[in-house]
Amino acid sequence: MKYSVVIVEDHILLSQALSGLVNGFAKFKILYICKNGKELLTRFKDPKNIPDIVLMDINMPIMNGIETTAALKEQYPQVKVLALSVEEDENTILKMLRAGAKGYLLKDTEKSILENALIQVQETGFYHTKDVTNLLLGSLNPKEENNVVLKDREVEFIKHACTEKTYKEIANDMCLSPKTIEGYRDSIFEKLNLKNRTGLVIYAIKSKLFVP
Amino acid sequence: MKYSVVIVEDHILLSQALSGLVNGFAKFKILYICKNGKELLTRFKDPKNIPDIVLMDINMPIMNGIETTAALKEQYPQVKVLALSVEEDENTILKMLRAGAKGYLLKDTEKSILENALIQVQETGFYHTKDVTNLLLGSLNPKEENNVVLKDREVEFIKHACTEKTYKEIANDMCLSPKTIEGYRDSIFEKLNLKNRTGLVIYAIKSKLFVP
DNA sequence: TTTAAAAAGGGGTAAATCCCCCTTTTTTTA
DNA sequence: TAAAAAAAGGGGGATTTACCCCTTTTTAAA
Repeated sequence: MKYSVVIVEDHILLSQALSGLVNGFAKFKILYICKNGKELLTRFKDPKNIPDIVLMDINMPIMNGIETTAALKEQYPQVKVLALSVEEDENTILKMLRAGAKGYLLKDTEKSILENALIQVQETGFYHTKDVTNLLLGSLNPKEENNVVLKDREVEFIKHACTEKTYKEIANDMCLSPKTIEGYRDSIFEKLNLKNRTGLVIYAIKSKLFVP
Repeated sequence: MKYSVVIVEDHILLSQALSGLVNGFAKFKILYICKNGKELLTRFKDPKNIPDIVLMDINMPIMNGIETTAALKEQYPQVKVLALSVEEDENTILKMLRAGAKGYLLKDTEKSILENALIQVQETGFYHTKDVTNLLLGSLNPKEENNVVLKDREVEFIKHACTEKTYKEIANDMCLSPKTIEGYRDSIFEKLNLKNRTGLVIYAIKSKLFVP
């Protein structure tokens, strides 16, 4: 009996190609393919559709890999999630692992490594490369953390700040006084340790608050 | 006799998976896989390694799809290039087509469409979806074009401008007078129709001059 | 229900940015 | 080689931004 695998990935060509790859492995077969997390959760309502392993992309529209993994951990803890991504950003990897992923694979890997990872996840419950293990160790000592909490209003302001508008114009758009806006800016600068608006824009883009 | 296809793609998992897909098509077989354009050109030195079709990713390190396609058009015009990308940015598509690609496929497509595209490219010399055709038609009337040429010095300045440095500091780092830097800025603003540094940062990131 | 905190708004100032318009030197190119 | 274009440098002023420190109102918590 083969273990069942579901692929959640928005790029159809990749998911179909991956599907072929996995079906070629001795111990695994693809149950079905989803384009995003929402679709997956809908499918799961039928117990027949619950696989042993979910191969999950991180960047997806509608419901991304992190949210979806967290939801699975909550509702279907027996399902093992193997994250699959081009993303090598430390924070994203950590978020994914915290959300409950059992392993993290870069898309830039050999198919034999994928097979190995699937076997390990199924048999031992987790799979981690040396890199990710080091990352985990490094994250144990909390050091300087970005546990900064941005308020909704501030996040909205940041999005406006990523345009050519002046603060006055932003204030106008958000129906606030320019001075309030400057207050937002100042407190954000302080929280995030930024020097100026350029730094804010870079931060917003890095943290995906704003997509250029 | 099957037509030969070479895949140029930096994500190994995707290229291996694609490879399996294409080998499953009746009329095509994969000759080999490359991780970037440079590797491809090296391989081409042996005439045995020259395929009918190259399936080319656009975003690659070392030598990207556009440069590579241009080089192939120059040196091996008989090889047909089919571009493959997640990129849906109009300008990139146009650049790729101008460089000589015979078709443009999104990674977000069915495998049957890939097979179809390969067949059409091989038999008729090109494959274009309705979207791309419309884009081509649209680009005929030159309208407002971004044929702006940025000088080396200006590009270097832009990279510095994507940090928290002031212009004075940038001038210092580039061993130029602050006034020269302001001159760069002003001429860039004019050429690119920007209003302020924020706009410049967004432009730099969009056009990949700066990667956050 | 008092107390404390966020949230919203503000004043003043120094620095940075933007936007003109201008000269000298170097490099192209016709 | 003369003319033109590009690169480097600059002056002055208006605007915007950044950074203090301060008040009122609203919201949450003890």
